[in-house]
Amino acid sequence: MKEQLVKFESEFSIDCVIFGFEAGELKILLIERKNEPFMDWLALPGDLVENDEGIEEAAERILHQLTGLHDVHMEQFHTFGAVNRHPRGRIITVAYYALIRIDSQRELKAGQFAKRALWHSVNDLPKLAFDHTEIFKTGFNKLRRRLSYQPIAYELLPEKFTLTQLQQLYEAILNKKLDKRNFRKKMLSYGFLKELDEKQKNVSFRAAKLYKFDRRKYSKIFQSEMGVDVDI
Amino acid sequence: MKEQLVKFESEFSIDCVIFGFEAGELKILLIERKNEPFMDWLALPGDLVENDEGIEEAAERILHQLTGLHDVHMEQFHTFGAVNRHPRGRIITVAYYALIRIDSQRELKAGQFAKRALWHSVNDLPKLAFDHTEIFKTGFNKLRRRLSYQPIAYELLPEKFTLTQLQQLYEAILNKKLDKRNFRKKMLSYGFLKELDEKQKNVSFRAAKLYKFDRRKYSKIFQSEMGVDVDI
DNA sequence: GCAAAAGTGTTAACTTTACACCCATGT
DNA sequence: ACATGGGTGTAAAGTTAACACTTTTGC
Repeated sequence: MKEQLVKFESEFSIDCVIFGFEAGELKILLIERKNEPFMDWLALPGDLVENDEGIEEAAERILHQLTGLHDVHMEQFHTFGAVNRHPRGRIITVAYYALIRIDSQRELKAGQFAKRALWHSVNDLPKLAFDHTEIFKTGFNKLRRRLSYQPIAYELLPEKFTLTQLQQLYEAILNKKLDKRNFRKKMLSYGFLKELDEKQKNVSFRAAKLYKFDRRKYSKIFQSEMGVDVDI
Repeated sequence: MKEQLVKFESEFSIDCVIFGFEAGELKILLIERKNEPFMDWLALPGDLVENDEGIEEAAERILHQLTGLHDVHMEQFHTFGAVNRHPRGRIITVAYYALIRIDSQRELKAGQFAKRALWHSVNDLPKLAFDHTEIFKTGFNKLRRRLSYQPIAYELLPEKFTLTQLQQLYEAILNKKLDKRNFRKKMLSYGFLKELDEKQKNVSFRAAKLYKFDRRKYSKIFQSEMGVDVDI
């Protein structure tokens, strides 16, 4: 390694695939760029990493700037470093995904690079700026894989939810229909869903029971269970 | 994003966890550093990424410099970007792992940063330079996870191998004993092991049948099967 | 009363686990 | 002949998959 490193220009960035679930649809948070290159295109939210900033920290900052949210679980999934991925120079980008509850009350802030921020369904995305379409696809695939061995979906739902909502979310992510009875049996068998003494309101049909996640039980189950990890 | 990017100094690097299997033990390829910082420490092989070089390309270059090998399957697994991970400045590093067949004929080249390169068992690693111990652990865990849903282990074995060797390799990676009959049944059921008309030689006990991987069948099975991927 | 979604069990198929002995070879 | 690892099958347990009707509620 070069042993004389002076001051560096920042040349890496973070891009975020921020998933949300609304109206039965899986969505991601996009910005509409206000500058060249790719002016007016839709893009993933992202920014350069500051010199005194860790990369997780940078990812959290970007998410916070857009949504006002803190302490959201983010997961790094891939780093993209093709030589010409960015027209303005050599920038490699570390991509993260996050799962958040969409709160229609909360206003989205566009941030410095954007005209506006918006939730967009994952199903009819236009071509995105830079290599962001590829980044999105990679992130979506990681999310799918992860969901099939770890039931992380609850991070996308409101605090109280019905089993049907949970199932619709799984179906939206995995892109296939699931059997209602088998799905419920399995989810309940994990033991981290807590049935509430409360039902859906304002529906024009039989109201469903509401559930919430018991995070304590959840982490107990899914830390020991997945615990194949080395620690030497 | 900063819209005026001039010429950049390189500030990202690649580090590689290169796995091999020899004498019933899982090993990784390490270098002994010849310069400060961490002179004489063991470290993962790595280098800065050149300005006109993609990151996969850089990873392949590093592996090639050490082993003389080309066209080895490498997999990016995580990017490490803590502010102070490198004493000489802000360097983020993209980590890859590779699985290779150890060939005791082939000489290892140390490369420019190293006194020498060596294979070291994963079981009694000393503390490594920089954050390389953490990088190694992360990579080893990814390998384990991956192996439990995709039988990638054959990349570590010689072309012809016995089922016992394959099992020992699984046991070394997963760090647990497996049942011989169940293991064989399962591996053979995949259908990508081809039995050869040949046996082990020079052993002082009953010689075992040799097998080889049928890569065609392997990729057919494990590309359609895992094929939950989106392509929009 | 009807439209819409909630809620509920059983069976068959398949997968995983547990388990022990004889066989072939070299010395 | 003995030591070493090679090679083999079956039964029980657990998991997943397929499948259809009754209940509740609002309109």
